[in-house]
Amino acid sequence: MPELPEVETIRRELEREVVGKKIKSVEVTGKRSIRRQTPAELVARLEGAKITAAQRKGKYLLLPLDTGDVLVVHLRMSGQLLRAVPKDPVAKHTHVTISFTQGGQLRFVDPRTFGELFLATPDEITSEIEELSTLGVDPVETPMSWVDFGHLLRSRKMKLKAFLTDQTMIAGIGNIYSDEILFDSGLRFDRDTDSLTTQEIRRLYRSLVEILHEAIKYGGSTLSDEQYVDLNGKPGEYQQHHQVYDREKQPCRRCRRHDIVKAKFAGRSTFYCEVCQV
DNA sequence: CGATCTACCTGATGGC
DNA sequence: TGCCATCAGGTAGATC
Repeated sequence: MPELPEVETIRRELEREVVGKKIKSVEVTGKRSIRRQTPAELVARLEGAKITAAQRKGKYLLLPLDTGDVLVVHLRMSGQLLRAVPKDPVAKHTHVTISFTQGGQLRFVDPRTFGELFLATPDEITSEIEELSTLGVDPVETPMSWVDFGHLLRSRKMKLKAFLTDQTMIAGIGNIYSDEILFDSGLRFDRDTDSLTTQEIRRLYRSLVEILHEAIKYGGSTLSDEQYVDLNGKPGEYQQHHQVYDREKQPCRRCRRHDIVKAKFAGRSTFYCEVCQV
């Protein structure tokens, strides 16, 4: 499922593939993907516009246009952005097709239809749209010192996994990477944020940054359902490096003595090693 | 305030 | 084989 590393992988490809291109036409075939304006309004505001940059904040993709609008894309769980040419067969669940005057298309495919596209002005993004304006710091885009991270961590008492996946605290971490970060730092998901020693805070922050960068290096994680693929339909490779996620009953790669345990936390699967994480 | 649950949705999988 | 239940996960909103 797309979290920060997957979205960043797509962002880098968008930077190469669509920045500088002019939108010739837009076709909206699945109405659930356009929720914040009418499809007709979105199409009207997109056609003729040129994409000037490809940015990311947390799990949001931001494509500023030369019209002053920003095309915002959130893939949620199963959304995909795919590069295509008009003659390519149309995949099931293709909801939006953007065609460029220079040739080529960008298609939005989303089986579970949780993902969305919408247009917003920079002002709306920074002050009006709740989820975007309250988004926390993006740890890859805007690195902070571990001391600042510690202040943030102690600012509210909550369980570590809830903290890591809270988008208003840190933007971009979801279920997979929170488990991997916690394993790497040797901390349990249910530790309280106010219980960490200085050394543990440092370790957690170092793991957080390292795991995200490693995952980006390998193009993100594609699980067995193959929901995440990049712009060219290619899966990521970081799942081969997962230490705990989706490894229930398999031996821990660090201690080699205990099997990875699967638990439920806040309604989500949580994987960890009972020996290596304290 | 925090913690937990549910809705949203489709496709894959497992049990009987 | 076929049918039904369950699970997956990001986020908002409801509830305790």
